[in-house]
Amino acid sequence: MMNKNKYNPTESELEVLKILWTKGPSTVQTVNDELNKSKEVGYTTTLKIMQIMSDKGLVNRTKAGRKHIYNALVNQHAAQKILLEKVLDTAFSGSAMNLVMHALGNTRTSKHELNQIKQLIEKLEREQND
Amino acid sequence: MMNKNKYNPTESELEVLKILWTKGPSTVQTVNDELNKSKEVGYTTTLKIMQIMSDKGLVNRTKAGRKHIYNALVNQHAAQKILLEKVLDTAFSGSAMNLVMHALGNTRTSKHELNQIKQLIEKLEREQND
DNA sequence: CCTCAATTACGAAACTTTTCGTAATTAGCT
DNA sequence: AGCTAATTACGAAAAGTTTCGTAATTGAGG
Repeated sequence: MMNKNKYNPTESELEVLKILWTKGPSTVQTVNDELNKSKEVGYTTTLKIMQIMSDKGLVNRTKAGRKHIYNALVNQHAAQKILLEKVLDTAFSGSAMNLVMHALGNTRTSKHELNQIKQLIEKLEREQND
Repeated sequence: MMNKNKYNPTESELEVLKILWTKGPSTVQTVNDELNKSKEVGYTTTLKIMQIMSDKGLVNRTKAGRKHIYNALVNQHAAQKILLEKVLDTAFSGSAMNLVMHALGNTRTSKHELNQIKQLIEKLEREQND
């Protein structure tokens, strides 16, 4: 029931985190360039957001020459878990099955991947008895 | 890649939608009572949010006596799809498998449900060839 | 048809997020 | 050391969200 999660990254913050997760520690410049591949956003806007994230403890930064190198402090897996729980709770009324069915139904998933999921399911089935 | 989704319900709006989805067309009173089961929120606050949702076209309303009956205009399945896509894109880099593994790994899912998912997977496997 | 309790409308305050202009600082180069 | 381009800091405006007090409206019962 409760939803007392620590992180509540905003939309913009999540976009930045996503970039830091995939590209690793980066400068504002790098992040801004990456953001601009999908939408126009000013350098100082990105800078500000990353500074705020630093204040909030979502990232840390170290000086390297005149630049700052930003690093995600939020673990990607933890964030995935939290975001998933949120969607699960608000949109799918807590039904993981429902969510999984949706996810599989709406995206193309390769046979290999389907097989991996099936193996996980079989493992889960072996581990429980209800 | 693109993310040009029509709906961007806020946190509060999603909570209201969730209630309308499960309880069907409802008055502000009903929704507010329901909200207050999990958090304290004033009547006029709920009213205002629902009025804004009406302005945005997320719900419509019809007069019934002195009350208004609010009805979700956002289809639950459509919303689920959009929210899922968003999480999928931002947190799981688009990998449905990854998301599914997380979802199944972190929640308790009954054997019956696991079986249903397995059947879907087998159906999907039959339908494709890669 | 009058009253009153319930409901809705209005508006504004507090807060957060997003955006960016401009000033200050910094490191690299000559 | 001094200049310049890059970078960061500062601050504030604009937009959106959340909250709620108070006024206006409404319908049901007497």
